[in-house]
Amino acid sequence: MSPLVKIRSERDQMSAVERRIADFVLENAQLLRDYSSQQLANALGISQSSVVKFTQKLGFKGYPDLKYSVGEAIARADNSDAPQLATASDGDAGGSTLWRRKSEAEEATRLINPPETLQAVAEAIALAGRSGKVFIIGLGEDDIYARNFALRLSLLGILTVHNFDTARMTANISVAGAGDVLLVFSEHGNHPALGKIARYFRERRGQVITVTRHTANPLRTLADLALVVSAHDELPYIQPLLYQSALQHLLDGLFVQLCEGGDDRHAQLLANLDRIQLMLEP
Amino acid sequence: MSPLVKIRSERDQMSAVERRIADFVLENAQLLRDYSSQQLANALGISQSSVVKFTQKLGFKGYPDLKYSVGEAIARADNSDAPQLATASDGDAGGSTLWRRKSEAEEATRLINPPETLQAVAEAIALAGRSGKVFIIGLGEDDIYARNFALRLSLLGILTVHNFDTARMTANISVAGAGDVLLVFSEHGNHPALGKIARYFRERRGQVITVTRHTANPLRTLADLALVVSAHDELPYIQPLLYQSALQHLLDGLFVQLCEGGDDRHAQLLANLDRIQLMLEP
DNA sequence: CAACCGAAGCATAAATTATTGACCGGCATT
DNA sequence: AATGCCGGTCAATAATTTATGCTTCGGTTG
Repeated sequence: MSPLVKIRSERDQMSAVERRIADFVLENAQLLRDYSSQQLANALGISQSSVVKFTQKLGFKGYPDLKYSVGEAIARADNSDAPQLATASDGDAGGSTLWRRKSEAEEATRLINPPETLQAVAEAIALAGRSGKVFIIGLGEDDIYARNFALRLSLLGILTVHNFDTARMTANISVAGAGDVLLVFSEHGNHPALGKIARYFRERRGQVITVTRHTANPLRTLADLALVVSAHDELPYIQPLLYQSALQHLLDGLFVQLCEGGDDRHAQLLANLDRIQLMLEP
Repeated sequence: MSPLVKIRSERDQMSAVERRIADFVLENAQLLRDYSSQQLANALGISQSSVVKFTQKLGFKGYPDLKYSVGEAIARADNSDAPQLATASDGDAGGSTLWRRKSEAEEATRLINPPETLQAVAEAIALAGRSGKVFIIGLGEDDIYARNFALRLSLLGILTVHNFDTARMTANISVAGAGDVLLVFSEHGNHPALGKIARYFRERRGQVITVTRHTANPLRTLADLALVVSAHDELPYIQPLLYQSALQHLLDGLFVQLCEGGDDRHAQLLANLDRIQLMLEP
């Protein structure tokens, strides 16, 4: 039970001095943090031993114990009241706001991608990893995330072909077949060349997975499986940050799912991580 | 700020004994309630004074202050995590946990980089953007973020030279001079070639900014300004995700600061964004 | 190799907390 | 009304806990 509730409930059966202590604690609980039993006694003009006896009567081990408990109680209470206040009066200009916006974008993105889809994508990639190839492409800023994800898949022992120009990718794809997977990253999903590549890949009976904004876009209509990202902001220099965070988060989730998908991919990953560690820190 | 997050974030630059204290506190935070500094010391087989000094180094008034703060943190966590546990078990297995871990890493990273440093870095880059060049290098996975940041600086109209191999970068740097800035990305900060480049750059009177893990590492000692990243997880496939999230968050914050730094960089950015938009969606 | 720096422990001072015993006033019993 | 009991309070002090000064030791720098 909260120490404050307990104090209040017993207040009526207390002696005069005890009641004064009780009142002080109830009204200035937050000050208690910086008060020793002696200081509290001074503040009330009573003896320190009275304070200690007071705490013991209430069932606490002693003064520090009461103090600690009151601290917990305040923390619990502050926790449900203060956040609204804190976010409203956030002095810390951009940093914390940015953080909140990113969280929102990430959460929104998590919500619009059904677990089944994620599961299906993970399985498709895993399958391609066992018996085929994974092709990955992204242009411009999208390339950065394509590159990153490609690297991670490689670490899992999945054969990955990464390109950042359409010509090479077209050439590479000519060896694709059933059981292979193409991952296309395109924020707006309306780059004609990517559309052509996706179509070509489908003709060769490969599975197309797109990662785009959550809009109706040409690329997405070509997909066997479509992952989507949600991120919006009025400020033009903020929006890309949100998009990238949300995208990254989506990919992170996918990656974790792959890692935890059993198999011996886990072991493979560890081995690869170790090997890389050695390479980078000679 | 949560004392536990703070402890975790500084864990890396602690001595052996301090790290043992940190680990104990992180893992047995609830037990702390019944431990005096002496008991804690006994439990770890170290001296009581080490415990007290540990708390003071972290910025607490003393051991009781730490204890009280940890108590608050636990109370807060118990209060909002229990409800979250319910949401976590509604199907979305790993996603929500991952999200929380990422948030923690981002928060810890925000805490260990003083606003002054961030400000100074932003100004250094802005200055170099007006009258000099910004060199950026990162190897392996670090390259991904180096590349991303380089792209963003370009959008702001800042002349940026990005490389992902040491040979080219060395060559490029030979034209560097005072007023230029070198940004080095290196998670562990102990790649000899990067150290050489940084030293060489300093000789040419340029300003070196490093971005590394929050550890004592050779590269960091060469920096005029050092940004640091905190991210930890036992799972080897999670930790990189956290590192990258935290790093990205740090860079996002920096970028926003640059965007909001006045000047006409803002206008420049808008123009560039438009132009790129046209290029990518013909 | 000397000088230095920081980390850790020991011893001890300082502080905080808990207990003891004395005193006082109210109140019931004689 | 006197006596004895009892809860409450406090000052003094014991016990515990925390903080600090000093020393040593291992590693680093010049």
